[in-house]
Amino acid sequence: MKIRVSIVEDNRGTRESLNELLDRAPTLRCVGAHPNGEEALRQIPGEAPDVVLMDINLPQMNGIECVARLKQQLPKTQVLMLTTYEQSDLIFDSLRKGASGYLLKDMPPKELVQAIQQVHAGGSPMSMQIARKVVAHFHKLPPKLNTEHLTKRETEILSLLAKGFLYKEIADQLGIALSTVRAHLHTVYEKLHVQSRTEAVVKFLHNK
Amino acid sequence: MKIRVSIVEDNRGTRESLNELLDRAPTLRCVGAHPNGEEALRQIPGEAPDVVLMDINLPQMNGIECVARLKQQLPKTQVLMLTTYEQSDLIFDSLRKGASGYLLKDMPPKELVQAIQQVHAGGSPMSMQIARKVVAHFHKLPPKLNTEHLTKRETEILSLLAKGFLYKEIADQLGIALSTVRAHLHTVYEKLHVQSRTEAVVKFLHNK
DNA sequence: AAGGCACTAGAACATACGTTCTATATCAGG
DNA sequence: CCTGATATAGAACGTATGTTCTAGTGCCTT
Repeated sequence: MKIRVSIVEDNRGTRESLNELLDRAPTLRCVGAHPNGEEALRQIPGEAPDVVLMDINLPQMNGIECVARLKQQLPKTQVLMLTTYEQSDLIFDSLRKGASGYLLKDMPPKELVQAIQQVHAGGSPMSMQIARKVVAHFHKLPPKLNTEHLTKRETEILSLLAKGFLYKEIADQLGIALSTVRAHLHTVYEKLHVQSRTEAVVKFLHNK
Repeated sequence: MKIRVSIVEDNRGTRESLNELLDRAPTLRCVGAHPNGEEALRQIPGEAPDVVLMDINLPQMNGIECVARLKQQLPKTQVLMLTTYEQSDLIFDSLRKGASGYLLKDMPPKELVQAIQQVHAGGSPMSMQIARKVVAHFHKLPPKLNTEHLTKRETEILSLLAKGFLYKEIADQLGIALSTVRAHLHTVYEKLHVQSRTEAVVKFLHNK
């Protein structure tokens, strides 16, 4: 059984050369090629592809929006995003909307075919530069979280606060007085250099 | 110039076979091998490795903690985590602490050597199963964000709210009355099914 | 023309939040 | 044993937040 692949790419030259490339691969079969997101959304459900190659840069509806809608209709279809390096900041949006892999357009044909097979097998092929960005995204998170100076109890109360509980509810859950909750949070606010519940929660959620 | 590699791995057999494997590769040189995190932290700074292979499962101090400390001392050193599939949930913690790649232990020797070269070149090698987990992590995020029903103005006000501004400050910034801000937020709270500023902010930050 | 919706606004009221004080109990460490 | 840090708590006070009303303005659609 060949893997059924559909293409969404606005540039005609690129689209046709992708088409040829796919059909030359013995394990693949190109079942469709679309110049924009609107047509893709109409046609692709009928093509029943296993994998969709999606250009991130489309004329009207962009590739990310297109992925989102496509995955709603066909959750099992795997989507591979194609992009240039300059646009690679859109990785995270695409992944959130349901893309399974992310490749640079200048990828060698052989590797592209491999990547399609990989994604069909449940993997998540990523170009080296893309993987680096993803990893960097995780590195960013800890700009030395200030929460280190917080005591156990303070952290506990702060985390309840961040779940939206009222002071009173926190007091009840922990079996302490309302005034105690106020006292703890007062010191928490001092330590975090904030002066309201919301600011504290924002900091807490950002650095968790 | 050979790439200098150091190993942290508690199992003696694994450690020694890794050591041999690395030294057989013409482009690599193994400059150290450590059975636990404590010794690794003492010795590695003197070895000046380019890349550290770190077992995630160490006797006392675990591999993640070890990465965190190591990266504090040697931010330029790249760390590759080694793990079994069962432990792969620890990916995110490791990446957050500064690991640059994440490999399964059953990886073929040749690919391991390639991965070391890749990470030294600034890439982020990940085993296919690991990459899948990372992508799945992003897929999780959008449990249908309710913010779709919010109008432009409501979204605008909500985002200011999430930055910690007071109602009054929001009103001033937008040049509208305090009561108008209250009115908008009242409908926002209804639409998001929350009844307080904090809950709204939490939802907003989570679904952004 | 009429109705719906987004945006605006004011008033009155209740409750949640945050500050400032003071005060006690416990515990680890010098 | 004294000290500092932590956890606890009460009182009093002012401000922020949220609810419930009512109501005018534009804009879009039917």
